[in-house]
Amino acid sequence: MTKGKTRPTLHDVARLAGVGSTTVSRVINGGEHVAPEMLARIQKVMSELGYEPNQAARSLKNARSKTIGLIIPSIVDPFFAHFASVAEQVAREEDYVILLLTSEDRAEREMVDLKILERHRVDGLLIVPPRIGAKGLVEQLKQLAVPVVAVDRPLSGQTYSRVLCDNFRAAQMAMSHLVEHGRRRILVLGGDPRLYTIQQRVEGCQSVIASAGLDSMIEMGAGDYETAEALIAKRMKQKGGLDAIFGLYNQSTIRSYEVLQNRGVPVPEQVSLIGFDDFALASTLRPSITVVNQAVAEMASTATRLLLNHIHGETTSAQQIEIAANLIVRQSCGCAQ
Amino acid sequence: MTKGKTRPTLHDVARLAGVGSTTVSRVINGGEHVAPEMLARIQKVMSELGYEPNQAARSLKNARSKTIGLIIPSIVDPFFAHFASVAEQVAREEDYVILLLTSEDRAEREMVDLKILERHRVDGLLIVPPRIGAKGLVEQLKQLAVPVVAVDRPLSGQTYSRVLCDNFRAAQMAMSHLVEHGRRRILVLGGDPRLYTIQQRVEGCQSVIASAGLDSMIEMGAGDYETAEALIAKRMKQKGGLDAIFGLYNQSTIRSYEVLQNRGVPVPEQVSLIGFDDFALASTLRPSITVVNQAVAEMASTATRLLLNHIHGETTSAQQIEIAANLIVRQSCGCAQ
DNA sequence: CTGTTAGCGCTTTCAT
DNA sequence: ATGAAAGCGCTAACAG
Repeated sequence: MTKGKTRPTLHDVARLAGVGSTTVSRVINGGEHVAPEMLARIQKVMSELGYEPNQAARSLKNARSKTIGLIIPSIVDPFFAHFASVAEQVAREEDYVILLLTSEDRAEREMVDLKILERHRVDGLLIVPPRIGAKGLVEQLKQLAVPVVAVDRPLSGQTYSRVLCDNFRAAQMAMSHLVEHGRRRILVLGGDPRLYTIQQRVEGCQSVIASAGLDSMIEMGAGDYETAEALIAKRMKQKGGLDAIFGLYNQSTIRSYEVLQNRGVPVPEQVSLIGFDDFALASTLRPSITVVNQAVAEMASTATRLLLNHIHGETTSAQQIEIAANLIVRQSCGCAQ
Repeated sequence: MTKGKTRPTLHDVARLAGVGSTTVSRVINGGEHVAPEMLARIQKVMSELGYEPNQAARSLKNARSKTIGLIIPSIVDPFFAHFASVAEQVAREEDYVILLLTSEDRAEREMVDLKILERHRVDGLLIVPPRIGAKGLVEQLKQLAVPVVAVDRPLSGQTYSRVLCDNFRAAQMAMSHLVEHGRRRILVLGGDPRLYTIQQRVEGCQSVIASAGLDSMIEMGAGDYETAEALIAKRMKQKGGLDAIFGLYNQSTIRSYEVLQNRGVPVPEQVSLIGFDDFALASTLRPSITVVNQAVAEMASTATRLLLNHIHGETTSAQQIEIAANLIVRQSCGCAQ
């Protein structure tokens, strides 16, 4: 393990260049008010020495760590992975680095995460809060004392900026689309009812159910095959049966798809299917799956830029931004054959 | 944006507790050699103040940032996402935090990434190197002067530890399995031939082809549908046709699956299919896909622990670890119906 | 345009 | 068992 001797410091550079440390400091901070030849000389010494400023020292002095914390439930979930990816790109444009912490949607974990970020004195925080009303969380956030942007799900109160998907409209969009296909027996399936996103989606569904005068068929929590199977079977046996399914999140969509396939139900001829959230193989499956697609990249860049603005003091009031979703029409809804 | 006043320092704690700063320092470092009552008193003050030590100051003093860098091609790729997830878990067990940087497999990006990590004085680095021979990279790594563990693909030379999948054997395993099913016209499909992993897999295939006396049918780069379609069509038209496909990476497996499906080729009756790397819907597709599964979690925890050992000076020589893959048997190979 | 100097918050001898 | 003081590498007045 290559153990270099101690790394060169700013003073080393100064000494070798025969100048004061202030001048070197000026150079690494943009080189204002430094004579051109001097600048060149110093830069030469810096690269010869392989000098890189010590961020710890700068943080201590500037009270800015050039890091932002990112707390997400899981990095394995494609939605959050995509989010993290874009956030990282945007952050690095301004020389910020991401401290990644996953919470697994567990409050205790999140508490620990926050302590860690506190110690590292992150300049700001992007967080996907677990539950809505998390009391202790907001407390601790206050203590963190840095700008915070809540993503995907809001934090209670209007203290913090939030960047959300317009789940309500997105759900309406999907339901309306099914209605336009003449579907009236639409099973809305799945999701953790404690999640804000799911609640919003359900409300969106209900609004369409009400205005179109449909029978309300909403079932929660169909993440595993057996549950989905049971729920779908139950509804199919009812009088009137079923002519469409709207999966409220990836897992329920995929499970529904499997169930329909295994029961030999022709999709979309007999039952239409639309899912919430795009996923890698949605276009590969036969029939391909029509989905409501959240603009993840836009959410991520918006949230990150907003956070950076807060950090720079350019935006001081809490913003509330909703990003619209769009429908990706494929075969399972009945549009194509 | 909750703007707290400046955060309490160790001195604040000391003053309020009426003790010297050394004692407080002892407390946050485990509380050795501190009288029990004193310890309790100080801890009380700390929690009242909401004190958290400033990592920047500690880094400066200890020459340890408690951060490790993670450079991966992309966090959106499920394989790397899973890797990052496990690495984060393991790192946090020892109070280390992950600085996440994505390289997109571009060498320039990687150079910049390294400079960033240098500034932040990471204590160690987990890296998935882009190309094998990357000259400048190794140079810069030397300058980083911290322990490095290469993952998934090796770095040239034996300076750095590496944790790899045993791609050679894994490929052999898949090929042998197909041979056991009586398949002899096996198309090996896809992948970037410049990648170490792909090269190893190809060699594994070749060894089985040679020992089993099969016709060699190896085609590179089938990440898009059209290419896969063309390559498969070509082989099917040849005399002898095709009785199996081994996809060397996710994309080529999925594309092959699509092509077979669209051409109405019965899988596995006429053509068997095995893929390299498991993926989310491999078990959902009909037929479900048999795959060679890399032990990502094991690779990640092994690599991270090894890195931590290097950091702690417990392991000083470069290790070379290969982790075995396993076959997940599903329907597409012909085992089940 | 350039240098001197005093800390930022913490750890660490070395005394006591 | 506890404290005083020096210094980690950098920046920001303030002089010159």
